[in-house]
Amino acid sequence: MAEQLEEGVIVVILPDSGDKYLSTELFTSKKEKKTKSEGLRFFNSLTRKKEMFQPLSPNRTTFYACGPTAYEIANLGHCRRFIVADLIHRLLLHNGYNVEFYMNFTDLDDNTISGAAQTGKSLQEFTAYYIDEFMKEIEALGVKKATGYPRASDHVDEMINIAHELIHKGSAYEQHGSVYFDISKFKNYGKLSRVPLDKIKVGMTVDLDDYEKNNPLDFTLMKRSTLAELKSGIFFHTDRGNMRPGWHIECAAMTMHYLGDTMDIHTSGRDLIFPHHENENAIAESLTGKPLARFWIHSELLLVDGKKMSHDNHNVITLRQLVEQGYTPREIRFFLIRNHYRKPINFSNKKLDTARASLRRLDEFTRKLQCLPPDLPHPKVAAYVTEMEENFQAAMQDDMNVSRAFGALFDFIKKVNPIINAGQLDRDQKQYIKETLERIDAVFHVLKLEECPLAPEIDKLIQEREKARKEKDWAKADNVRIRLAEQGITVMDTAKGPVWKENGNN
RNA sequence: GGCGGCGUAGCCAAGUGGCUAAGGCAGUGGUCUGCAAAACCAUUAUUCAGCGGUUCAAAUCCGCUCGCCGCCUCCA
Repeated sequence: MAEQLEEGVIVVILPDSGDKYLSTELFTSKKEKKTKSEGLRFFNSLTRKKEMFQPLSPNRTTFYACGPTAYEIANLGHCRRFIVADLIHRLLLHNGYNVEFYMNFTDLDDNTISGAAQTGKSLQEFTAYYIDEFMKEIEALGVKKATGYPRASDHVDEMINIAHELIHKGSAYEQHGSVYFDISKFKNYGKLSRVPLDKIKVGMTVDLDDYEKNNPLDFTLMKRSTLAELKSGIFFHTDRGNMRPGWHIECAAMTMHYLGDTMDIHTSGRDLIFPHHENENAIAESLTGKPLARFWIHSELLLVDGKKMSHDNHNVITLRQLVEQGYTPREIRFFLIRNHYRKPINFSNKKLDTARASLRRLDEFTRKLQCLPPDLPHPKVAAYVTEMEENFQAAMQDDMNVSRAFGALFDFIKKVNPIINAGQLDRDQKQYIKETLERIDAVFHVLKLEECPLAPEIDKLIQEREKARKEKDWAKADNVRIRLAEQGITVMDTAKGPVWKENGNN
């Protein structure tokens, strides 16, 4: 009630001295809602807190994403990781950072070697196919190109050097032709994953028969080449025999090669925190004395019926399968991007259909914005646009709160739809809205913002139908509509004239 | 067993101490329309897994219980 008063005095009688109320909102003027833009904040897995993001170097932001192993076709789990990495990449660019972004391909490991052996192809030939396919899938999903896509097999010399240097530093040891990392020599071991090493189920975790480690938790840096590997030429000479690198050292070597000792952001799936990222960091930090990354950003998993999508669970769905079912990559991107990256997504076709319907609402809006003729100006539109962009920016800067950001977009559409329907947008306002949506879509990359398609022969048919409709020649009008439908065109009559769309062009 | 995460409407989901608990999908009602399709508008949670506690005030903080998921192995 006090809020409603313009002026006057309110006397409040409290049973006690009332001190404890003084700091409450009852006695303070209403604070402004937190819309102020505070800069980018990310949840850092290392500290388990949201932190302000500032790159180490003011004119260079270094960013790395663990890429796929080149022995299978991309599944939706991969796609989610790529898209989260893409969202971070685009958000950094949108906020004015000069980003150097690398994503690797693991083309030299147990899976690729055995895959090549099974198909009778050379390792190079085998992995090249999958790398090529991955690149096509990424492009279809609208993932912005990285600065580079290094392959593990191109950096083996550096891995050998790292292993040797770690032996010299006493952080690693050689045993029966393999090199292992000695975790007892690295006091920060466990800082990222916070796995309590003394309580780990050691007996269950490592196949001790395959290794000759001093401590079961030590991990392999370089693996002694097997007879089969020697026969197929997959081995590398070192002064301690023929070996090949293990997975953890590959990522460490590549990130340091391209991005230096400490990068700004390292991202991947959260299931890789232990042991992969822990080990990657242990290698790098033992070598340089500096942490491998300042920010670790981990995306949550993609589930199917509540279980992680993986080969073990026999529930893998590939991007390709969904495209064959008629979903467009853009719809799949929208489905994967609209959930917060730190929440699991439980996949189902029904949820994909829901995403498709939701995307349709965005598409209807942009289509009408582009294709209906300009009209009179509306006084409040500029304010709505500003409000939307501010809300979008604040939401995305807050650890990529995509739900809130899309909420801002839908709120805006709800306000502007009636304005469009009433024909109250002039040319400049349309242009202003379009430019704002383009800035937002530089981050999401899901909207359809291309110019209203010019198709004279279709427009001609539509004119013909309009003429028939004016003359109330319904048979002729319907006939034209059927002819358009045969060309895959659906006509929608609105109060401001007809709008058409190409079927299936989503 | 250890460590970590999650549980908000029919479904998805934001909100993490104090304004009417965002938004989307589905449903329902309506508007527009020659018809059709689409669209547009309105509407849908006295309550946030359950119980107990802290507080003037709890979805939000604390404790316990229940349910689900991940990692600790291959897979990624």
